[in-house]
Amino acid sequence: MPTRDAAQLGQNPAPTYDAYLSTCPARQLVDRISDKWVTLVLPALADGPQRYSDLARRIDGVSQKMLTQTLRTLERDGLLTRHVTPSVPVRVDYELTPLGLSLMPLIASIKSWAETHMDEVSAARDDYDSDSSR
Amino acid sequence: MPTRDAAQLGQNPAPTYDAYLSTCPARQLVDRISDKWVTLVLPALADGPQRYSDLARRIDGVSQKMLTQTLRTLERDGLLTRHVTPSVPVRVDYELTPLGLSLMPLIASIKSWAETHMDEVSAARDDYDSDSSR
DNA sequence: CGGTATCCTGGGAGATACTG
DNA sequence: CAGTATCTCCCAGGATACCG
Repeated sequence: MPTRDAAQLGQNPAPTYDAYLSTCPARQLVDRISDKWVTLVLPALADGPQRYSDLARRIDGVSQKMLTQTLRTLERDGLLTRHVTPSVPVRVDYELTPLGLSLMPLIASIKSWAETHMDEVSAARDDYDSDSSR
Repeated sequence: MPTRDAAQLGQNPAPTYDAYLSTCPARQLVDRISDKWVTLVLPALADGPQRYSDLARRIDGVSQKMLTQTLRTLERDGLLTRHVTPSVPVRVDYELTPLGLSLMPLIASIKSWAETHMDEVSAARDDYDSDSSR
């Protein structure tokens, strides 16, 4: 059967791609999405389309360059779309595609984990740093 | 310890930390774990303790420096432990802590997503690049 | 408003050599 | 085997200025 039965399972068997291999395209994709700004941009689009300025304001400290660059890359990879409203001044909205929507919750869980377990990580760092026998 | 009622829900309410804020410690933590090598190292430890050389072999293309650096950081953050067996030659095993074990599946899902959706991303890129009106 | 274009610098990261 | 130490280079990414 040529249909993908495995797709119904949460855990897919080894596909044609393997990120452990340095030459595999998936390795480069892992590199792209395992990115600080991606981890902030995707969850920021969870509640529907957002204007460029909204994203810039929400994601504190991001430079225009990095925000634009990140959005362009995500657009090229098919994770979000860019809608330009030719008003004056111009208005640009970004929205997750179905593909982006499939990745977003996974990324959001990482961000959420960081926020939830920050205290434990801090404690571990203090513990590590205070051990003189290291 | 204070009782965490919100912990039972999959979606926690805004905690004390907010990665959207550039000054928040969670922002820095997001930066640390949204990392190419972390995304490969954590899933590599999913099946129990692994030797340094096993990790190096499995994660194709990683340099000694980056592997060691990544492992040290993860150890300091309390995500894994380092066990030294003083044999000759020395043997070092790395193992996920409960904290690391709580993050690992989330990271593994990102890696898995990259492998599963590589074709769609490739198609999107071709589509984007072939659009001359861009 | 939502971008480019350009310059510039820190440090991320590979290569290499050495060691307990 | 599992690292550390050093050197070096490259480019990610911030700052700044300008534009449709």
